Amino acid sequence: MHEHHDHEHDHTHDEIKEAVEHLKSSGVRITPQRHAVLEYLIEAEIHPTADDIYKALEGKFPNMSVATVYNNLRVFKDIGLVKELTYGDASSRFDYNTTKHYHVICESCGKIVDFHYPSLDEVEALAETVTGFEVSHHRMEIYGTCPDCKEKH
Amino acid sequence: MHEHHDHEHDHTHDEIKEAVEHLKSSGVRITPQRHAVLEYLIEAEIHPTADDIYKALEGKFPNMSVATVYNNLRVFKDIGLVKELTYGDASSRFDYNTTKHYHVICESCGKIVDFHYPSLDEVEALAETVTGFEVSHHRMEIYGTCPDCKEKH
DNA sequence: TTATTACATTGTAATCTTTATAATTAGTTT
DNA sequence: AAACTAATTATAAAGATTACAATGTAATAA
Ligand SMILES: [Mn+2]
Ligand SMILES: [Mn+2]
Ligand SMILES: [Zn+2]
Ligand SMILES: [Zn+2]
Repeated sequence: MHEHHDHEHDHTHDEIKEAVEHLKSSGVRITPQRHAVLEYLIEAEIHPTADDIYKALEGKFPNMSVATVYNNLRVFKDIGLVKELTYGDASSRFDYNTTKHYHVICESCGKIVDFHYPSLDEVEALAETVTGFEVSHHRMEIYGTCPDCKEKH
Repeated sequence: MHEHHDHEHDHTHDEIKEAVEHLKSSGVRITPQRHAVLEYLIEAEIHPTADDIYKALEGKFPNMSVATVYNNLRVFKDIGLVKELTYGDASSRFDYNTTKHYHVICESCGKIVDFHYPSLDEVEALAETVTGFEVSHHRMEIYGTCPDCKEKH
């Protein structure tokens, strides 16, 4: 487990550098708060909410405003660094944008797991011909019960 | 256009009766407000928000509370009469539950159009084997620009 | 029919997430 | 270092939904 984490940390190090370059080349300033939000997003495996991020960083930045988190998430979204995942009642979740993938969501504990599957191009194509829309993208999620929650009945 | 509407009204008449039976057999009382919300949902073609319904009925029920609309929508949802469609920032939309179908959404004007396509069972099956989840259902929507909005550039 | 009971509606307050605003702070460029 | 501009902060405001308590009404029993 430790090894796993260390290995991941090495990996994210590159991703952070890459993301910072992306920000710089988009004319976005690198501030300590912004860097921390970005870093947390890249290292997090939980598809965090804005409040998750806010709480995770309040130790390091006791004066940081929740508006800063939202502002930065919007900036990251605008330049394509992160994707916003919106669900029913609860708050949005944010996903650092690596490769395209879908999500499987546990209805019992709320866990969100990545799920790789070829893009549903046929569905998009048919929708175009049937509805006359010019299709730009689609969204799909799968809901169910995760292994942990199945065990606990 | 008139003929079209009259024809549809005949059709919805049966659906309303059917839905009322469903409510009765579920032990849910039929009140005038509840009936009006149900009727509006069945006749509406726009996947209305709670506020759409509230506004549409305020002529007939000047004293109706917005809480009543929400309460009834919850009741309808609980017994499976309607489905709640949740999108990002905006408010939920409600769909009278006829047959299973997907939706195509215009990113320009917000229009939501029904789209019939065979259920993505293969995707669900693969998700089960890959993630170990017990899958219950999925959701999919397609986004793009509707014909009307394409015309207006 | 009347009384009882449980459910539904109403009006309003509260909650929760997200955005707007204005003042202050801090990167960046010259 | 000075000037310029963007980012942060604190707080207020907005918008959607839910909670709550009082009142009203449909269903059922007496
Ligand atoms: Mn993901
Ligand atoms: Mn529909
Ligand atoms: Zn779970
Ligand atoms: Zn449109």
